[in-house]
Amino acid sequence: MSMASESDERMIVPNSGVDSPSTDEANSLANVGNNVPLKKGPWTSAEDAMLAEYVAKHGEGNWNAVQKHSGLSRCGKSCRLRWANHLRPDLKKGAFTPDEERRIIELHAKMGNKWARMAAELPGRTDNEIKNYWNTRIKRRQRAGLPIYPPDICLQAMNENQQSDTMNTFSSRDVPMPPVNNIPFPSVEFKGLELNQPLYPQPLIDIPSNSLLDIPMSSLLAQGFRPSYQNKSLISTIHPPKRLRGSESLFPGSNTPISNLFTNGSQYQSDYLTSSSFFSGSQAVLNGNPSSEPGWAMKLELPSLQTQTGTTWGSPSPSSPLPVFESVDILIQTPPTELTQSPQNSGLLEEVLYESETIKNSNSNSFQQSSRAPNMANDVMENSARVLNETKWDAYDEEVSPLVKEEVSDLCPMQYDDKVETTNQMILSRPDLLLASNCLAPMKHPTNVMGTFLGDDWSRDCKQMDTGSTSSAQGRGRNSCAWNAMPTV
DNA sequence: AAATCTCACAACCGCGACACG
DNA sequence: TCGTGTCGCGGTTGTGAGATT
Repeated sequence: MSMASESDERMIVPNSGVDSPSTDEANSLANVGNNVPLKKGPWTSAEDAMLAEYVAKHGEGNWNAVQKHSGLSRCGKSCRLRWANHLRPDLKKGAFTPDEERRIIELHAKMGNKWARMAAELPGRTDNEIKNYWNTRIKRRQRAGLPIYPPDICLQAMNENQQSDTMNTFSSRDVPMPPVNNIPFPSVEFKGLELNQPLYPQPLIDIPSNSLLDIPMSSLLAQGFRPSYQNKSLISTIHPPKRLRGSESLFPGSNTPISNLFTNGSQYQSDYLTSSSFFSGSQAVLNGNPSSEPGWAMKLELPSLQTQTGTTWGSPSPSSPLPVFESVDILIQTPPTELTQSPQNSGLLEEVLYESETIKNSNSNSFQQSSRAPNMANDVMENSARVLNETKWDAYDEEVSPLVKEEVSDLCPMQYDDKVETTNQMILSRPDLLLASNCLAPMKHPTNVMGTFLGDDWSRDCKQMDTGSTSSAQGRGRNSCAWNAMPTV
C-alpha cells in the first residue's frame, strides 16, 4: 500500500493556524521566511527524489534548511521523518521476520514504549514501524484475549532484570522505601480512569490495551507489588500537563525489575502478595466495576486516553455515566475528593502523602478481606493450571495466527499433574494471568477461563452452542460468552 | 453489490531535550 | 542565565486496501 498519492496537493499556509505544521517549526524562520506554502500529507515520488538528492548533497541534519536549498515545500520535521522512515538507504523493507518479531517482544518487555531505542537494536527498522507493529499486535492479542508477553520472555526479562539489578542496587539505597508493614498502596491513579468506558465485566482483556499492554513486563510486574509512586505512570496521571521523557523517571530505577520481588524473598514481597489491594482488586473485577481494577492494573499508563482523563471520582462528568455496578470494594474506591478535600494540584509529594493517609484509613477496614489472600492465591493457581491443561488449542488452529498459537501454547507447556508448581510460578510471574485466573477462578467454571484466553474464537463457538446464533463475534461482544454463559455465582 | 469493519501503514502533532549564541 | 532553533520521541490521526456482513 502506498500512502503517497500523486494527486495529493494539499497545501497549507504557514501560520494559518490549525493546519499549520507543528507550531514550533512551522513558525520558525526557515518556513515562514520563504513565504512558501508548506505541503502536508503523503509524499510524492518527486518529493522523495528531491529530498534524497538534498541529503546526498548535504547529508543528514539541518532539516529546516531542506526547504531553502532543495525547493521542497515541506517543513524540516516532515523531511526528517520522511528520510528516516522511508528514504534512508539502509532501511529494511517488508514485513518483520519471526526473529524480528520475537526481538521486538523481548525489547518491549525490557523497555516498554521506547520505540527509538528498540529501533536502534533492530538494524534497518524504524521506530515508527516498530510502534505500528506493536500497536497492531496488542490490538490483535487483546481481541484474542491473549497475554501480550509469552511466558518465556517474561522469564527472560526477569532474569535479565535480576542480573542488572544486582549491579544497580538502587532499590534499597536510592529510593526511600515505605515501611514494610505500612505499605501505602496507591489509589491516586484511579482519578484518571475513564468512567464511560465499556463496563466490566468484559473480563481482563477489555482492560484498555493501553493500560495493560504498553508497559514493559518488568514494570508491569513490579507495579503489581510496589507502591506506584515509584513509577512515572503515577506521576503522569497526577500531573497530566507535565510529561516526563521516557528516559526519565521521578525515581531512579523506576523500571526496577520484578525479579527482586521473587528472588529476594523479602518481607516486602510477601506483604504485597497478601496486600488487600492486590486480591481485593481482582475480586472487584467481578463486581463489574471499572473502578475496581486490581491494584496492579490500575497503576498503568493510559497513553491512548490522554484526552479522556478529565473525569475524576470527585467530579463525575455529566457525560460520563457512573458505572452501573456500584463498587462494594472499599479498598479500591478512592474517596470522593469533594468529601475529603484532596489537595488538588498541590504537587506530587503532598498528593502522595494525602493518598497514603486515605489508604491507611481504608486499610483498617480491609484487613479481614485480605487475610485469606494466600489461600486464594493457591486456589487460583491450581485452577488456572488445571484449566490451561484442559484446553484444546488444536481446535483453534485455523483462527489463530502461527505466532499467536506459539505463544498460546507456551502458556501451558506442561502437564498439570506433575508440573503444577511450575505452572503456579509462571502464573505468579504473570499478573495478567493472575488476574485472569484470579477473577475467574472463584466461579468454579473452567470454561470461563478458557474464554478469557481464547477470546473471540471461543466466544463465538460458545455462543453458537448456547444460542445457535451464527453471528460473528468479530469486533463486537468479545468474550461475552464467558459472562453470558456464566452461572450466577 | 454495497455497506461496514478491521488492519496496516504513513504522516502529523505536541512536547521536551539539547546546542548554541 | 535566557532565548531561540533544531532534533528526536511518543502518541494520535488519517487513509487505502482487504475482509466481512
